[in-house]
Amino acid sequence: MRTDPATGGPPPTVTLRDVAAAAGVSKASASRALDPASQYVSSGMRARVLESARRLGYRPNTSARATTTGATAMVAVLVSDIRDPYNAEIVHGVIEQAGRSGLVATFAGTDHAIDDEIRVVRMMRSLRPHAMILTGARSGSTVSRTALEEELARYTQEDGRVVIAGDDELPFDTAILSRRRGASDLIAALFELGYERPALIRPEHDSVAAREWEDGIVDAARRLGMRFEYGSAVRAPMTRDGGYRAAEHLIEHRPRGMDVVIAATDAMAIGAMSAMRNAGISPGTEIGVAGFDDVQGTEDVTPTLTSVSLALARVGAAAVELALMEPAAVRRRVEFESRVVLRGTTPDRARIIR
Amino acid sequence: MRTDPATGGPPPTVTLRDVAAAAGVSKASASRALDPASQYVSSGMRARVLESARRLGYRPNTSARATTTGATAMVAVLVSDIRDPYNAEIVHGVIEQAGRSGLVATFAGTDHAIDDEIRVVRMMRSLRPHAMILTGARSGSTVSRTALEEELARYTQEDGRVVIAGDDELPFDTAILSRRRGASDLIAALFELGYERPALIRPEHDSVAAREWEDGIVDAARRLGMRFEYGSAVRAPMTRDGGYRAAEHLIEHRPRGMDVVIAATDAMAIGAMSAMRNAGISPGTEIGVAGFDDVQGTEDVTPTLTSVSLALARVGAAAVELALMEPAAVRRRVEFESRVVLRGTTPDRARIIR
DNA sequence: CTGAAAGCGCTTACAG
DNA sequence: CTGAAAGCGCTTACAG
Repeated sequence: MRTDPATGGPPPTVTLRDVAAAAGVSKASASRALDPASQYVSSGMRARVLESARRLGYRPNTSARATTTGATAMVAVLVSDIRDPYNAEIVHGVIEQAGRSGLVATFAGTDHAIDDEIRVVRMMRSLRPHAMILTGARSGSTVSRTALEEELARYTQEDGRVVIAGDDELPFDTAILSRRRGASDLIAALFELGYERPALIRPEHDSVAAREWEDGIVDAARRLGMRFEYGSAVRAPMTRDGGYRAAEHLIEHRPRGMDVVIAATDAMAIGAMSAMRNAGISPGTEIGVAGFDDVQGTEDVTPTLTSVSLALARVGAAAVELALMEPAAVRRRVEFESRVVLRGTTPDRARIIR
Repeated sequence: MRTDPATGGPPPTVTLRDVAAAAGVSKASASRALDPASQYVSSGMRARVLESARRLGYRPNTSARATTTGATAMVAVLVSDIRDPYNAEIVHGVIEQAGRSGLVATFAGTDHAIDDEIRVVRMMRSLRPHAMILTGARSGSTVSRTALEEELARYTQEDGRVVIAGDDELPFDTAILSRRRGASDLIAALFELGYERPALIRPEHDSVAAREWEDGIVDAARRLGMRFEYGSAVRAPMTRDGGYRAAEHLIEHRPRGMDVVIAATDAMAIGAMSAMRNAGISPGTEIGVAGFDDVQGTEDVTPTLTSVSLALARVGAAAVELALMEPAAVRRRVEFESRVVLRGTTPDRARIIR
């Protein structure tokens, strides 16, 4: 421990012992008085202890409390990239709900890689948090995936709770979005507007989220009799630039009759719009565009971008709530609705043609 | 402590004692063997201990370690709103640098309000982190501001380190951006392109960051002989919608000769562009637009938005580095350069006029 | 180089 | 209702 440069003594951290002494009671009583849940405390003593604590600026030492009780009132969030607005929105929901539940939230970046995630889980275990929440897509080998599951299982054996937020790839309690339903609703809405020949910009890497989106799109399209022409589905990285390049490809190879480009994320859709414009094609007027997620930015591109709005913050909050529930024998799954938001990039076809 | 439902015994958390027993050494020796910095350990024993730890899946209990050593290898970040890309970028820099330095990063939201921030500082003190990093603008009364400074001072007296990232409002070590210089450079670049009558969209609330930006703009403009017409400066909330409404106002009252609108943030500038478009004015071609910060989105609006790029992630990283330095008698200040990025919203005036 | 012992700040049966 | 004591898992002088 460092010493106080001023006095040469120890730094003036106020401990429970100080509060107890100031209030003229034992440490045990002070501890109980400070615990709102504790029953057997005379109200007079509680008042005196609380007053002493306030006056001295006492803050309980969470670490000491945790070494006594075995766990920290903390939820650890593993997030692939905080700069992604999709993740930021979920994380925001986590922070809010954690605050309401008296937990602090800790974060670590995992950079989308499972191997990184394993490393982070291991590190986080040291903090003995009540729960770990995993969010953001991950990629890695099957071996890595198994190792991650093992590492998480180990943590649950230590009484830790694991919750997955936003996707559905791991066998733990999950708060998730109905992407499939949202994607189907999007297709139905586009069909209603007169679109008939969609092209798809799909995520390069396979994931449950990507599959849900695609299944929703394809099922609804089939049901409604829409056709996918040859070459109308392109794979690309899930970024703005990925969408840009995919759209370039679509423009060059123009699948027959293509009247709308549907991307798996807004970022990809926004990139696709830029690519169209640079190729002299006016997004919306000539070819429709739709994204997914409805994160910030959809309202600021020109024309505004049609998308599917997800209750991302609510997913984050629900993840915390799941983490606070007693572990159950069966896996829990909470699913949130999505909502199609039609904007400028998908005008009514009928009005454009005549 | 809960019990293991399977065995009825305690949950199988592996402790140092288990590792020591497995390796056939004392807890003290095991502890030293596990500490890479510890010198006096025979390499044979170290190897055996490390092997036992690995085999048992041992994770040191950070809380226990912290109650012994007095602090947690953790840096607490107080961020106003994680969904703001500006903050997200700084936070990303913090996470990365913290990881490199063997610290974990903890976050709490403060919702822009000083009173909230005080509450959060108090809560965070419980965790005994090595440092607290404050980022994001804050608003509140002078009384609140003083209370916040007191709360932070209390924390530094407990050997905590306080660092401010991205602004310069509080008397602690600071990692900051040269907004003033960036704003001046922007004006110089616009002058070079032939712009002469700027209008300003300024933040509604006063802050050092806002002042720096404004000083940089006004000083350079004056030096270069540019004029500010009556009514050419409008105050607005620092959001997309704030920029939208400010631009509406400017369009309605059109200050004489206005040829470029300069907003204090990209979000405001992007809102202003939408307002222009909705008023039938083509941003860039008719009236130039420039933002500040160069966060994601500047490349995706039409035309692309001229802005000033800030080394936000580096500011976050620098904040962690400052936090790791020994406290000094004088306040430290690290300042990062900014860079003007000219894009589609500020074409060469000369080419447009003829 | 190694181990026994004390101590970090807290909580919680246990006994009044 | 209250207090003395044990104990959480770790680290670190101290003494070999």
